Amino acid sequence: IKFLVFSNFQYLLKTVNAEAEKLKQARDEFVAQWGALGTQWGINRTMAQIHALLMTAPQPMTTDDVMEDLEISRGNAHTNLKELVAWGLIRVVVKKGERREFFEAEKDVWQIFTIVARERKRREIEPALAILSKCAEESSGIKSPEGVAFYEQMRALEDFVGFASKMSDRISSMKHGFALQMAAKLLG
Amino acid sequence: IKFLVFSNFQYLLKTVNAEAEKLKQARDEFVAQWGALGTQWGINRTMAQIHALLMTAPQPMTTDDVMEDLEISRGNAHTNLKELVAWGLIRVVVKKGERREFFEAEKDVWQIFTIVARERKRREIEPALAILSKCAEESSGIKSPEGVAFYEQMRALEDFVGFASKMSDRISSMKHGFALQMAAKLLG
DNA sequence: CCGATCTTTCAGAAATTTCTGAAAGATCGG
DNA sequence: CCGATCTTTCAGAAATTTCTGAAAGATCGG
Repeated sequence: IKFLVFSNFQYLLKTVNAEAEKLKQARDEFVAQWGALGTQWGINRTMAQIHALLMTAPQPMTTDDVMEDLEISRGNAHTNLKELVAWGLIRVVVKKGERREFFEAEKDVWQIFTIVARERKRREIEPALAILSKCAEESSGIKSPEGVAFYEQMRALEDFVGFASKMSDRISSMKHGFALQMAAKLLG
Repeated sequence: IKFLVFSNFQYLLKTVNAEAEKLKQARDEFVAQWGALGTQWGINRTMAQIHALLMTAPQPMTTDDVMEDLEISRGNAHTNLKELVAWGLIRVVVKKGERREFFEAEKDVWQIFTIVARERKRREIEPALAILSKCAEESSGIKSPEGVAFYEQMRALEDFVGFASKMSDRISSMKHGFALQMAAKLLG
């Protein structure tokens, strides 16, 4: 009986280790791939990787943890952590009895979505609107057919982008549940 | 009387020239700024500039026209024109009696939007979904609390991204008018 | 105030992306 | 088939972005 218990215990240990290994692999893959994807999104690779790492971290992590895990320099880790904090995708956590800062990711998908939507709007929609309305204004008095066509093209773009901007605000300000309901209607 | 007519004619010429000048300036600004914006969108500057140029061109343009206007090399112009054609944002136009290819932009804002949405989905949403479902699957059997948390996080992200993907399809496949109607409801 | 520990900054290096210009390839009329 | 004209490709250059590692700065307990 002693032997059996021992053997079972060993088996359990093995299983646990194998599972831990599998999890580590899956997580590493997620971090690496998410980082690669970041470049497509116009976000830098490291920033996306850190975000992925923290989103799947069971505990808040320090700058050194991140450095070690992703094998990146302190400067790089620091800059991107702060950038993520600025976006609002991660938070600084202070632990009592600890001098170091810990970082923790926002894990709620709806929150993540609204943050990314807000940031994209700021970087992509708003500057576009500014350009369009300026160009529309500058060309508004021109009488030649080309001038009128240009003015109208600017206006059409401006209207559309402005409209997209409003939509984005509306959707972002919804509660998760409501957005889903809305969508169900739209998809149903 | 002769003098007056002549004088009026001169005045008219001046006005027309001044207007043409103003239009040229507005258009140049649009092209330059739109290009700068392109980088934010993860599209290269030249591609965005060419698109802006063609969107505001009264006539289809040749590769040489584009080269001259934007002061870029033939290779650069060619590559980006073809890329825009691949996206579907511009079309090749053949003129009878002309060997050269002319390019013409899609000017309908709703069309532009659906094309960009489709491309973004392909580059941003679909790879994300692939990663998420792979990682979810790989971690589905793991029993440890960390494993379960990881699996659930992957699933939550997968569901959300999948949902966004479906929404994007739905909206893109709407007719312009219907989308507007829909939006009016949402915004009203 | 001092040393220890942690955070921040930034000049130059490395990596990545984009562009040039020339050469090769395609297609046309004659 | 030939020369003229236009398109395509691509190696290396240039521009841009990202990263490193070290130095400077901040904050704490004692």
